[in-house]
Amino acid sequence: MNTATDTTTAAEHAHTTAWIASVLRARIAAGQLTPGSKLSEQSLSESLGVSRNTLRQAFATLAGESIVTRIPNRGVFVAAPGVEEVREIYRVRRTIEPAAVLWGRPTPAQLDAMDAIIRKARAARDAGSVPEMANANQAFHEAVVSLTGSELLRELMDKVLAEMRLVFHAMSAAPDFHTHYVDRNAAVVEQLRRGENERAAADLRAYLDAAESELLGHLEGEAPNR
Amino acid sequence: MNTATDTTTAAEHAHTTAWIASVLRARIAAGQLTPGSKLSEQSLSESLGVSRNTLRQAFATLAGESIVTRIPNRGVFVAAPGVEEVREIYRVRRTIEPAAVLWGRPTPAQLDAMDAIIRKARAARDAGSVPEMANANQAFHEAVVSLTGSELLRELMDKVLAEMRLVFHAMSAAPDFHTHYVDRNAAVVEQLRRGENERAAADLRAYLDAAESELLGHLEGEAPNR
DNA sequence: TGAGTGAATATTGTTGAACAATCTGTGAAT
DNA sequence: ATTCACAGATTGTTCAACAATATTCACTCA
Repeated sequence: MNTATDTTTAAEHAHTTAWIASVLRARIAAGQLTPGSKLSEQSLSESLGVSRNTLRQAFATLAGESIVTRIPNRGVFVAAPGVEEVREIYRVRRTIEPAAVLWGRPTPAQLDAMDAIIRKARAARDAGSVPEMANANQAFHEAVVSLTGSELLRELMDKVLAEMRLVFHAMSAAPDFHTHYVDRNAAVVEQLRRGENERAAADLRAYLDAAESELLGHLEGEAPNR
Repeated sequence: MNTATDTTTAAEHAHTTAWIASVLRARIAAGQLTPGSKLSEQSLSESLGVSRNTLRQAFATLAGESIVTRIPNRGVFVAAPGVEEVREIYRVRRTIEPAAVLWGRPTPAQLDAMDAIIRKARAARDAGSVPEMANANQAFHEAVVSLTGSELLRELMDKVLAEMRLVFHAMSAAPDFHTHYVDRNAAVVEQLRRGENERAAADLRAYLDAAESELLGHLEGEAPNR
């Protein structure tokens, strides 16, 4: 049950290039390819059994998703988000997410889905499973953005959340970052159910501010440079 | 700038693929390549003087920007936004733009820049220059999104505005769509200057609703199918 | 010893040709 | 007229090569 970004999925050898792109995406998301590491065209094309040309095309796709950075004549590297990138991530989230809860009109089905996500998050917290909690948290924020009904905004949120995962992978020891926020997520849903959209938006903004500060604190302490 | 079709022996080694991508982008934006038209790999690679392989890579980039759609084994076509795409465009704008004015803290410089844009729009309207008005309108909404300080959101807005231009190109006779909205833009800036952010956000949302309705009306009347 | 220099090497960027897979359109047979 | 098959055209992918740029490393000279 991966919630990785799915584009044109399934269909095995439909397009080799899309297949390769998804393989690389999965490996990066799984932390198998650590941020900053170089992706050599020759070795990768050999190990994946594809031409250097199609691999290159897959690189173009991944670069468009900004989970890989391309330096001319130097090669492509797994994106290594730093302090500035984290700030940018939260600039986006602080704009989109509160707007979604402020002006969104949640259907009962959407509210129930969010409640289900909250339950899963609580179960993961009680079980002490950090990856499960990370997944649930990501699902929650995707559900929030889905309130806008916009596919483009959902894609942007996907991109941003993928970058978030890279940030966590870049930190040597990932703390239980999400523990504090499970209940705040639940509070937002409760306010939405009561129709207190303005309150929910304000709380969500404060919540995001706190999360950014905490994350930046960890990041500064762990890896000041690079 | 140059619209020369021949790249005989000039302009090499400046990242051919990016160059080709920008050339195609410019031609599409200029309406030289109309929405729905097919981009043949063979003829384009010949006329542009590049390999079919690098052209293909440029296609991957443009597809990532969704100004071109790729149909497997059929080819790539200039995106032809329809009714559903217009609705999606306004879902995005109705989320991002009001959020930017509601939670943004405009600097005096930003306000002055917006005033300058308004002046340009008024001059264009008085001169009856539709393209100038379109440019000014686009600049205004980019300035609005810039209030968030986010580069990613600005890029998304760019993408959306590029799609808007395709919509206009798809309409046989583009009416003076922007005429009505120059003063409403000015009103938003005025409210921002007075610190009435909530009012500005509400007005902007109503404004976007009206624009969407008008555009959809034109679109239904002009080209009902594909 | 250490810093600067320059050739040797490796990697990326681009090309052209080739072949497989798929789609399109035409014509023949029923 | 409908269906089927076959040839033609276009896209998807691979391979081998070369040009351009980066990196490495040995070497000279203070």
